[in-house]
Amino acid sequence: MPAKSFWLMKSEPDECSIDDALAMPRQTVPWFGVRNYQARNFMRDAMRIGDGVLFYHSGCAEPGIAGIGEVASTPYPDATQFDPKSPYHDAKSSRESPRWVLVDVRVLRKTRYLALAELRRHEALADMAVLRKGNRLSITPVTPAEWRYLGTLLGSASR
DNA sequence: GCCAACGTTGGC
DNA sequence: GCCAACGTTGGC
Repeated sequence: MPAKSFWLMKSEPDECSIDDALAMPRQTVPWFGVRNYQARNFMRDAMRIGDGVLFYHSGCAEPGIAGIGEVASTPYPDATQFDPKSPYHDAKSSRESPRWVLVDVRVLRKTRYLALAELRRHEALADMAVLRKGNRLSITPVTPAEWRYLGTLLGSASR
């Protein structure tokens, strides 16, 4: 069995907050709406069930890490791409050959809110992909060292 | 609302 | 294959 990987996944709380995710059956949400190939490829090619996930709130007054979860499914097509009424509709995609896939993410627990501004103050996290200038990727890899360090910051086991 | 960063599109 | 124009992301 390959080693577990770790990911930071951005969600706009207006669309799906950590509380919204916790309110879902089995605290699990399909990570719909990703329309960037690099982020899609992480879900399609690199993620494995059980990988660690930092649930991150973006596009809001105070962005930051809101909880910890895990990858809970293998990749499958994002249904919103086929829905003409969805903002994520993609007319160039087809059911025969879907362009966009997603994974399910299961929230394990809400953490204390670790704001982006605080993340930036930790030297140990200086190389985190999400902190890089101009970063726009909605899914970024987290190194095991960063994951462990964040585990101590968030006051929990960092399994 | 501003704007830097950067991905995508399409003409050539 | 290049690259300018354009659109989007997302922090501030």
